[in-house]
This record gives sequence, C-alpha cells and structure tokens, in this order.
Amino acid sequence: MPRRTDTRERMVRTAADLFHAQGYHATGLNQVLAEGGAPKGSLYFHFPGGKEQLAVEAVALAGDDLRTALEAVLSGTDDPVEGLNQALALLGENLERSDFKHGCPIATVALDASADSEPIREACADVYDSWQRIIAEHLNRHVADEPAAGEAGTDEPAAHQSAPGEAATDELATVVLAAIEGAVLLARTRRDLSPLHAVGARLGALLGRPTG
Amino acid sequence: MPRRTDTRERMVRTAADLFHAQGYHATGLNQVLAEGGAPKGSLYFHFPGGKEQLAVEAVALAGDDLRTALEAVLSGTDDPVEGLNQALALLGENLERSDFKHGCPIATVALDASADSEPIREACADVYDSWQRIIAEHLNRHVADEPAAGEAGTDEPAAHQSAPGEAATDELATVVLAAIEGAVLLARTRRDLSPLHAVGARLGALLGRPTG
DNA sequence: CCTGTAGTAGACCAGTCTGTATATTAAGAT
DNA sequence: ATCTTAATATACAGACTGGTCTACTACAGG
Repeated sequence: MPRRTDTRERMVRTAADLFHAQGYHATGLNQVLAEGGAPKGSLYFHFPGGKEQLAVEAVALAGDDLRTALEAVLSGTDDPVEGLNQALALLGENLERSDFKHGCPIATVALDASADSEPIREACADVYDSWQRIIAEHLNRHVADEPAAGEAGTDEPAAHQSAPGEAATDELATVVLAAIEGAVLLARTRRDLSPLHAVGARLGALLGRPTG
Repeated sequence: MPRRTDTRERMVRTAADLFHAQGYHATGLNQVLAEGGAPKGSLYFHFPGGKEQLAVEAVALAGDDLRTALEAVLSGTDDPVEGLNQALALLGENLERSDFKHGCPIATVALDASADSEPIREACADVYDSWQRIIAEHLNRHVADEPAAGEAGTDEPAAHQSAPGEAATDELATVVLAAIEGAVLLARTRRDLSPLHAVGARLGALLGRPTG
C-alpha cells in the first residue's frame, strides 16, 4: 500500500472533532480535508458515501470514545452517585478545556443533521442507547436491590422477567442521561459549569436516596 | 408605508420555524425568503445585520412563545409535578405533530451557531434563563416551604439573602430544565416520546417528594 | 522489469451560500 | 403634482459547497 495507511482513521477523527464543535452543516469537507491533511480524492476513496458516511462513522467513533471513558469512570467506584458525579466532572473538564466548544459530541450532529439524513439520526440514536445501557448497568449493579419506587406500578402486567426493577432502572437511566445531556447543553450555551454541578447535587434525590 | 407592514414579522416567524427544525447553518436565507414570500432586498432592509440578526430575533421570538405557553400551563395547576407534566405533554405534542422535527426551538441553534456567533449564543442563553426563571417561580410558589435538602451544604458561605431556599430552588429549576431539555433531545433523536414520559415519572423524586 | 492496483493529489463542475447594488413601487407630506 | 422616503423586487457578485473526474505515485506479485 502506498504512502500512509492511517489516512482513513485520521479523517474520521478530524471529522469527529469538527462535527463535535461546529455541527454537521457548519463543517465543510474542505475544512476536514485541510485539517486532516488529505486531498479530496482520498476522502471519496475511503468514504464513497461522502459526507453522510463520514458523519455516521465520526458519530460512532466519538460515541465509542465517550462510552469507554464513561465505563472507566463508572466502574471505578461503588457509589452510583459518586460515579455519575465523576462522569459529570469529566464532561465539565472537556467543556472548560475547549473553551466551552466541546459539549456532547453527538447532540449537535443529532439536532442539525437528523432532519437531513436518516442514517446519521440512527447513528446518534445508537450512541445514546449505548450510553444509556452503560448507565443502566451501573445503576443495576448498585441500586437494583431497592424497592424501585411504585408510583406507576399499576400498568405493568408481567414485563420484567429477570430482575425485578429492570424496567424501572431503564427508565431511571433515561432520566439520568437526559439530565446530563441537558446540563451539558445548558453549560455550553451559558459558558458556565453550574448546570453540571446542579445536576450532580440533585442526583441523589433523583436516584431515590432518602434526601441526598 | 408601501404594500405590507407585516413582512418583517413574517420573516422572523418563518426563520424561527426553519431554524427550529433544521438549525442555523442548514437553513439558507433563500429558503427563508421563498417560504416567507419575500425578496432578498427586503430582508437586508429589515435586517441590516443579515442572517445573524435574523437568527437572534428568531431565537428571542421562539423563546418568548414557548415561555408564554409554559407560563400558561404552569399557572393552571397547584401541583408542581402536575404542572411540569403538562409542560412535558405540550412538548410531546409538538414533537408528534411535527413528525419529531420540532423539539426545542433553541437547542439546535444554540449548538450549531454559538460557535460562530456570540450574539446568537447570548440570545439562546437569555431564553434558557427566562425559562428557568419561570420554572423557579413555579417551584417557589409550591414547594419553597420545604427544608430544601442539604447534601452539599458545606461550601456555601452566605449566599442566600432573602428567601431561605431561593438558591436551592434555582438549582432545582436548573436541573428540571436540564432534564426536560435532555428528554426532548433524546425523544427527537429516537423518534420516541418515552424519554419525556420517563422524566415525567421521575419528577416527583427529583423535586424531593417522599417517593411519589 | 513490468504491470496491476491501492491510494494520493488536485483540478474541475454545477449549484448554493450570504451579501450588495440597483431599480421600481407605493404611500404621506407639501 | 411633486418630492421624499419606506419598502419591495431582482439581478448580480464572490466565495464556498459537496461531489466527480482524471492524472499520478508507490508498492506488491509475477
């Protein structure tokens, strides 16, 4: 093989970075090419699907990276609230380090490209699912032995097979993910980390702790 | 004044709609013009600041509209959880009615334009602030008499002046807003309302209810 | 040595982008 | 009736878009 073999990966990484900070439509291929140091021909050789394919792969890559980091942080502690707080701290560091340009690597693309491209939308949804799964597992590991509330325990016929509160944990993981995503969105827009701290401070109540 | 006098407002409304569904960079001025039935000259007459000014005004308008709707819904009930659930229902209807194109009218622009334009970013931040204020007032009206937790009551010197739980209510409103924003983001990306329902179901726990 | 091919390099295309400049029209004032 | 101004209507400019095309380079196998 001629010259370099890492061109493809470099392009995806560059694209992921730019999409992360600017979104899909605000990022031109020329910018990706310039920043990645590759000519146009190479792009369409490696990505015959063009910008759309590049975005799908970039989203998947960024999602994997953050999922890995999330797993590492969450598995490092026994306290579910503590684990999630460390995840929030990680996101806060990313925000600060990038002058509030790097929030959620998926959200921008999800919002500004899913109207255009169904494949991109699906890729983003898949990433969110994977994150939610990690969070749910984390919660299951530590708080599944609780009665898991019961405010809506009427309309569940016999859905939960194995664990008793599995459906409830999924719901809880959805809420946790939503709160985190919203906090990152607010923090990025306000250029201020306090939304992350607020969510962190209220995680205890959200997870059903007596009062923190 | 010649011809029409509503051209300006029509343009802002059209722009707000398109920015809402597609974001800032994905929406071309030609599309705004075509959909609003106005020529280019009129746009730069009414908005000498060009696309940026149009976006700032569109964001403010959309933010005002939703703030009004939010106020109406929240003032209609005495139960804070019930009120927020109705707000979630409203957002869910908007999503469904628009085939999941209309989520938060601010988020898309906030994410894909605040890297480019400081004025747009500020406009978005202002809208979020206004929404948060509405939520905080709503919470203050109904739950301010609670002890307002205290899991992190160590590093607060003497911030809260007037009401005892005011700072705590602000924090809580931030978390509520974040959770709602995140839920809308997830719902739009997944094309599925369940994140909204999940947040609704957990609002009680989040607001400090015993386990309701 | 020669050829096939993976990959690179960049010119090029048609279309679109935001923004500007120049008419043209309609109303209000004098 | 005329002059001014608010507003509309287009034509146009220059830059940039994503995408295609062809030429070229470097390596591998025969």
